[in-house]
Amino acid sequence: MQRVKMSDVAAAAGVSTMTVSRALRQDGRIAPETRRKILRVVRDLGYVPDRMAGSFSSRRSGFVGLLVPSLNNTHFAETAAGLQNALHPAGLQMLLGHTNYQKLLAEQLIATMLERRPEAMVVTFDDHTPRARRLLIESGIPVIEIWEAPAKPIGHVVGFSNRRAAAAMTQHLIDLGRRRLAFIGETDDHGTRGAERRKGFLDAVRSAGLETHRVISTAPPPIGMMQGRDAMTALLAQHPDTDAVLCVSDPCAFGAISACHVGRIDIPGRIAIAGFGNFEISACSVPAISTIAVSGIDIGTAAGELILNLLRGDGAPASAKPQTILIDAAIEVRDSTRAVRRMARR
Amino acid sequence: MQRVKMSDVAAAAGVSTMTVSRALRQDGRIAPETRRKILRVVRDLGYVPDRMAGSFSSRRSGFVGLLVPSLNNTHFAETAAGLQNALHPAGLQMLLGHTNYQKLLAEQLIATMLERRPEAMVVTFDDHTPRARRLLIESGIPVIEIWEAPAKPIGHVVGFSNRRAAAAMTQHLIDLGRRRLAFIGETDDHGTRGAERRKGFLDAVRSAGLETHRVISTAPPPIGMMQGRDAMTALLAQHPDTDAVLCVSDPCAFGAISACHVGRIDIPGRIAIAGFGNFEISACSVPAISTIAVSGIDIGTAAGELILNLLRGDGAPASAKPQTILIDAAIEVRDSTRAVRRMARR
DNA sequence: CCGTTCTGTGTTATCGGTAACATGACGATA
DNA sequence: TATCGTCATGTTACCGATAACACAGAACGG
Repeated sequence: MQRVKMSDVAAAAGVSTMTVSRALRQDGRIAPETRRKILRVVRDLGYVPDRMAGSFSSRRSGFVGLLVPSLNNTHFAETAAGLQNALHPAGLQMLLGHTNYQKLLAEQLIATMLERRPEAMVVTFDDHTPRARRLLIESGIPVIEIWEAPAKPIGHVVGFSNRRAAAAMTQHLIDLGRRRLAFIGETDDHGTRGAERRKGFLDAVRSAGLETHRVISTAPPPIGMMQGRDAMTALLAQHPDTDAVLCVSDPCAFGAISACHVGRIDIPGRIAIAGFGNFEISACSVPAISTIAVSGIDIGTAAGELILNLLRGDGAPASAKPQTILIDAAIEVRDSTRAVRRMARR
Repeated sequence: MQRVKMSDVAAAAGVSTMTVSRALRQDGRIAPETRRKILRVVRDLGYVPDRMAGSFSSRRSGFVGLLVPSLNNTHFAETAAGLQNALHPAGLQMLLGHTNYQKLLAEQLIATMLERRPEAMVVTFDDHTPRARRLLIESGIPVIEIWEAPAKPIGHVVGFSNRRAAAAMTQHLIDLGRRRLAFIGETDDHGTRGAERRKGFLDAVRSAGLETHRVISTAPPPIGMMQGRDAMTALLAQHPDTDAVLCVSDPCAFGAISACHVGRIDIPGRIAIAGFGNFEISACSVPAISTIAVSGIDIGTAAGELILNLLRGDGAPASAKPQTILIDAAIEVRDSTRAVRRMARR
């Protein structure tokens, strides 16, 4: 099956390939009638342009790389969706990679993506390997870190301070009158968002002069509902007097709540539980889970729009001074941390 | 910033570009010493091959396209993960697109992807537009439909019968002694997996001679927990005597359960509830939700391996006769549909 | 010892578009 | 009418790699 190529279209339409090329890219400067004729031939022949060749020739790949730890996480799925939504109308395509939270795989994926000469790279904040960082910097394209506003960013940033957000939520628990606070998070999370959240928890607990030893690290990321449930069970065994828990994510918090259901522990009566991320489950759980609302869509969209701006202002986009776009991360108080009205047992 | 190209490496190593090309692709036939020297130069110069040019020249893009309705759905996220895991070691990259359940966007994305000359396309079963189908067929590359085994497949298939699976689960509810069965699903779902599941429900209900009017169609896909909750509330109002509900997905079933929690309705005592898909929530919910277990990872992996086989046996892969790989979809019985032991109220 | 095969490497010709410049026809202007 | 600018289109020269073939020297067999 021999593919139709542009020169076939040109021949059939009785014009040069250049005219076809221009007609297909609404490059102005084409007689309307010529364009119509060409488009008709394109349709009749079923011509599908070879973007590979086009990108090669124009030295514009039309790709943007996106690297996330996992797709099976609403946050990153939404980010990818938001990014695609922003890029697609501009004719840019997304190259997606997921690292499974493995730094070496991340490095490989970055290298592989760069071989496609993307016009920008979007990477989730993480403790990247030195080579990964070097590859990104030396690529000469805009690099955008997302989901955290790091102290030493590689380039541009679209994110927020996980640490401050977690501290604010912890303060909310303290304001509720709770004094024996716990944190449920991950092991092996150096340089990740989860670690920042734990730091934020400790910040708030320390500055309130409370105990800091109720920190459970349950498993390497990603941790989900089951890990949350197990961690809560462990927490109840080790520190039965705990009266509030901040979980590293909503699914984890939901698991913690379900452990409490099983153990017939009143929430928020005896223990207040908060999550992070405003996942669907947090609104639909009974009780509904207080959380930090961050929109993955917004992050993806903002990253996409930043890229479009950087590429439009074509004066050496890479050298444009790094921008930091802060995304809103607000506390959403729900029943799992409401001041107790009814049923203040024990 | 002038990018290092292969000829720079060749010059620095004192060989021809062809030798560099071969060295980088372990193409055999290179003196070990020459290869070492070249690899050293590559490292020193920070050379990143231009795969765009390479693909162009070799007429092998190294891409596989994947089209899913949504990423924010564990099933498809896992599928993408499984596919990437299978393809990455073989040097293939995934081009991902999500359609937001819009057929026209799907068509556009297919057209856009085909411009990159992917070596295979993986598309989620759906009621694709005629042009989309035509584009896929005329592309001349292997096309794999996933997540359903359709009556008239486009090409290869990696899936299962949603209809039969849903019928089996419905039969399970009937075997439990339930007689007033309801289904909660989507509107506007023509030609989708959700519609197949509803058909399966109706198949089983009809052949048991039971009533078929308790079918709630709540909203266009995707429906989630909130829609499940609302639909259950509506169902309880319209048909308060319902004694079993099959939901189109687990999140939907969880929402239904939470509506019952609020209404203090015993599950499974008064109403048995089943979901579909074995999402994380189904195992962690209280009560745990009976479901159909299908592994998105398996589907993605199987599709990836099928592609690798088709591409390896390079004897005109497209013309190889279409294969259908059936994926396991088994009933997983949990507490939400267990025979009632205690608390048989009313 | 010479023909043959094998190994490692080089040469040449693209792959299918697009950038940059060139060109001819035509209308406006002085 | 001569000059110029504009518009629509054509020509030429690549983009950076690889396929296909060519070729010299070493290894090998009889």
